[in-house]
Parts: sequence; structure tokens; C-alpha cells
Amino acid sequence: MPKIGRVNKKRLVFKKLKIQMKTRLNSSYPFNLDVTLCCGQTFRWDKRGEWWYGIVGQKAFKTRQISDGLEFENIDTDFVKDYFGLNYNLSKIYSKISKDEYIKRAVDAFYGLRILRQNPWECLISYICATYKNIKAIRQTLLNLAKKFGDKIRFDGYDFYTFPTAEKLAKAKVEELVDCGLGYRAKYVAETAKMVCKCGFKFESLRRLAYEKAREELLNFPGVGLKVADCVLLFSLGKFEAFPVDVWIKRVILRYYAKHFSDNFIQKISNKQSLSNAEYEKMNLFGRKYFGKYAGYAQEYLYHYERTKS
DNA sequence: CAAGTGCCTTTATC
DNA sequence: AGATAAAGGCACT
Repeated sequence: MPKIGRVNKKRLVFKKLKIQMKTRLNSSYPFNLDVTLCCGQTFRWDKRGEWWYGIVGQKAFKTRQISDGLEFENIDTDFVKDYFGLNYNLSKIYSKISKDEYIKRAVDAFYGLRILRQNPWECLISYICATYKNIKAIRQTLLNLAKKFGDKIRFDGYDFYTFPTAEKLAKAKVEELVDCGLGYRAKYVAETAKMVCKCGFKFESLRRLAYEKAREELLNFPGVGLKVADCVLLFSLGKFEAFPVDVWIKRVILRYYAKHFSDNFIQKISNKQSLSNAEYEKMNLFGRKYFGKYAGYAQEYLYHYERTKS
């Protein structure tokens, strides 16, 4: 094939992808782009002017919400619907999780927040890096990681960096990872990346497993405890019954749901900062039983509400 | 501005 | 089993 022909073909494809598209949002399927990207479930989005810029896979794209429509460029409609969870009937989910006045208030406050379907590999590494860090620091760490080990791509006049592959991170030196701001988590990331490469781990296979089984699998990775596993299951593998319990959810439980536990238990967990696995499981199980199969949705609303209230 | 506290916790050890 | 400590470093007060 002559070289000229190939170049022309590439250019044609590129042009086609750049075409701006719009998805009309149905009113029974509420959506709020800003809240969805700001609530702390994802760390690599940036708002520049009207547009949100994101990187997924090897591509950067941008999107914005205009009343009843979601506009996007450099990405296809099917991906957008899948990634932003637009195919789920959010109103129905609300009716299932709205068990009391408090959760109703949280839902009202962030009406249209959707759980994303992120890439499981990126999600796993992100949450290993996120342990015991604040969100700003998590963002910075993940940017450092992408700058050092990802590919630079250019879109719309800006530079972006793809999320590093498992192969790339498996080859990284622990010191290089430390330099990205990972601290003691560096060895967990290095080990996890090696394990994923070595056994050719297929994250998508976890989708077919029941929540408990899928969680057990994730717990095999170093740096992954119950909380991280629950986050990965919820934010990337469609396990909406997962109910991650972090310090904020613990506070919510102490303040608003204490009556669902024994006085003894409440006393115990309010007097110390970290949770044992047994204590975690108790609160996790409460969340799943009380809110039902979309407990993870309830969790995200409660989490964001508690964090932003003050 | 210094110093203290807290962060979407996990792991190691006793 | 259950308690306790240690582990980057940044952000916020």
C-alpha cells in the first residue's frame, strides 16, 4: 500500500471522530454531569471553561451538558452512554434507595449524580493510591503517575496523559513510583501490576461473579482491603450492591443510622479511627441490607453529602 | 506562619 | 480474634 494512501485514510478517520455529537437526555433518566464528575468517584477529569476533559483508554475527549442534552467530541455515543451509566433508570434507583428522610435529602441535593463505569484496571490502581489520602493529593499522584508512565496525547490544544498500562507499571522501579508521590503504596502498585501481567488477569471476568466472590478475587492484590475492593466493584464492575465504608460513611452511620446497631458497637467504633475487618463488614452488611441492591448509589450520595455539607 | 490534624486504609505484629 | 502501630506527604486550619 502506498504511503500517501495510508496517511489520507488516517486523516479521514481522525476527522470523523472529531465530529461533535449530542445525546438527548430523557427526563425520567436524570443526569447531572458536574456532580457526577465532582463527587469523588473519579480523579482524572478537568473542567476547562464549559467543557469537561477526560482521558479514557488511548483517547482524550470532551463533554458538556446543556439542559436536556449531553454534547461530546472525539468519542462515540455508545461509549458515552456506557461510561456515564445513562442506560440505567435513575428514578427507579432513587425509589429503591430512598428509605428515610436523610438519604432523601442527599438524593435531592445531588439529583442526577450517576455512578460511572470506569476502567477496572485504572480504578484498582487509583484506589490503591487513594488509601489514606485526600482527593486533591490523589489527583496529583495519579497525574504524576500518568505523566511518568503514560503516553502523551494532544487534544484540543491541551496535553493529556493516558493511564499507564499494567505492563508499564510492572516494569517500573519502586523508587520511581515513590517519586510520583505514592509513598508506602508504591510497592503495592508494583506488586499488583506484576500480578495482573503474570496471570493475564481479566477484570471483566469478575462481572460474571457474585459480589462476594468478585470481592474475594480483588482482595488477593496487595494494597487492596475491603474498602478498596468495594470501590473497584462499584465504580468499575457494575456491582451496585457494594457499599464502601470509609471515614465519612462511618460518620454518617454514627450520626444518622446508629439505632441500627448495638450501643456497644457504636461506642466501640466512635472511640477509634480505624476499623477492623469485622467492624467494616458489619457496616457494609447494614448498608446492603438496608438500602438494597443499589446500596452503592446510596453510599455515594451519603458520602458526597456528608463531605460537602459543612 | 508553624504546628497539628486528617485524609474515600492496609498491613504487620503482638 | 482483636488491639495497636506504622506508613508518604499533602491539604487544610
